[in-house]
Amino acid sequence: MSAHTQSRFNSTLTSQCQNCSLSALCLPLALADEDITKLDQIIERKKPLKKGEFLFRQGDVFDSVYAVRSGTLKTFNITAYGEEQITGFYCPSELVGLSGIDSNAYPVSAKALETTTVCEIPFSHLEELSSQIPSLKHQIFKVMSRKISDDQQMMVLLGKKNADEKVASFLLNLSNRFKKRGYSATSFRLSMSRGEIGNYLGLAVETVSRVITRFQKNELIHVDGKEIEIVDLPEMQKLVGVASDCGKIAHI
Amino acid sequence: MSAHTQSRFNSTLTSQCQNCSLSALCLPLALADEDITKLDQIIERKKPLKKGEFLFRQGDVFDSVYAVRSGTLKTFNITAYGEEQITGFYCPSELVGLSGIDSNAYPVSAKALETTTVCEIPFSHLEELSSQIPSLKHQIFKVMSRKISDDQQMMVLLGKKNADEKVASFLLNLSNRFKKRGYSATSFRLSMSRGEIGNYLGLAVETVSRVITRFQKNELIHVDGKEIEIVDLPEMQKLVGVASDCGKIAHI
DNA sequence: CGTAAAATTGATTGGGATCAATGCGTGTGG
DNA sequence: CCACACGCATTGATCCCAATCAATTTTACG
Repeated sequence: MSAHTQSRFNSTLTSQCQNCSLSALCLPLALADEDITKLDQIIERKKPLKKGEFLFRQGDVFDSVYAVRSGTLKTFNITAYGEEQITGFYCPSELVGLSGIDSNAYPVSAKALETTTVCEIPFSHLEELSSQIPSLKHQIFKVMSRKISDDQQMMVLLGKKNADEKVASFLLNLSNRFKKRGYSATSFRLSMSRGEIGNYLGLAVETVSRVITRFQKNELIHVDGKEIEIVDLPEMQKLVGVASDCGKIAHI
Repeated sequence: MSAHTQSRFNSTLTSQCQNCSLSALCLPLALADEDITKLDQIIERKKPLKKGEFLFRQGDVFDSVYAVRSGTLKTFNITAYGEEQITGFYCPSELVGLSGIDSNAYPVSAKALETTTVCEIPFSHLEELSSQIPSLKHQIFKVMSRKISDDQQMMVLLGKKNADEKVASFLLNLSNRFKKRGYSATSFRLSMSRGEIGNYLGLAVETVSRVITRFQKNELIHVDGKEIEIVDLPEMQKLVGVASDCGKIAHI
């Protein structure tokens, strides 16, 4: 194995994969201690990004994937006319940048929605290491495969769901992600604006606002600015998926 | 390397990766001959699927990815109420099944739109082999990465584009795929029905039909049932992407 | 052929976009 | 500390694109 990466930023940062609370999530491995150490050695902890700063830009040469440690990122395309199209939000433990492998350039930009820290994982090192640790390679396949099936769910949402279902799906999706990393599934803060939610879901800002207001009136959620509390989780879950189709489908 | 797979169906099928015209596409490798031979040995050529037959079903245990050799497949989800949601169409040289790695089960069903032949690539063998051939591993990463960025383009299409742009994007996407495998980019046959196109694009059948009719009237394409000829490729390309936003954006 | 599925075409409706105005919170400089 | 401005969010009014409903026509197939 090649030498310890000299340029690491974390001489003062104590964090390491061994004692990182996210390690079971970002690459959920059953690795031997020595393997974790190897993995740990290729990872660089970067200086925090402030709100609005870029992690990488569309077109940049691909060299690393990044695991979010704290904060939130969004990824987006810029169309030929400068319009922004958000393709994803990334919470702690989630990997961003995987779509850059194919073309050797990032096909999207990644920007911090709030102060955000990431672990940089140089891909060439990761790939090399994955040759030595078959379970690591399998995990990378799994993470990418998961991303593909998640994105396909998103395609279903965009193609088939109405505004209520889109917003409900979005909130429940966030809820599940917070829950998985040990936070409350019913009470959390939205780090993105209504405009960004609308952009992501294919809805106008006004529609997002109206749906959220209506959900609150119907006592499905409680909202205070960016703070969200899901009051009636079962009803929200019923709303997601096929709710609006029940009538149509029932008579088939 | 482990033994030659005994259960192969291709004792009578002459096709092998070495002389398969698609080999440069399905896993575009620069492999040494002996590596190609190894890859060839794990691949099983399956009996052709007839129209309407399943390659695998949503929920089946994941064991293989498949390269389409001839014909076309669609993948789709079935919602809780039995509604079908098409998530992709697969032409020759394309790999299907990659989304099953994560959960060890296929999250979608795959069905033949016409008589279709595939190469079955048992994933455990592929993974094992990829440990021995780093460039193979890299290619698998690339194929998955490509799928992720393609799906994200599809998300943009579904979320932001109007009916004209969706249909034009769809036709140009097919055009590019045919071109890549050496067929005409301007003249081809749609193996899917209007209904399936609409399902995939998040449009009603009637809308698909109307858009296609209008494109024909405007001499962008010529249509005869399932036969499509793209007459004005530049105009179609202009239509895709941001065409309808030009006015809105221009005055910013 | 004859029948069913697929495709087309027309009429009407409706969900969400757009336009417009106002409210709210936050940071900034006088 | 307040006044102001600016971005973000909400709310209302109107409009339009595509869905839906409905009726044929065309194609595929046993």
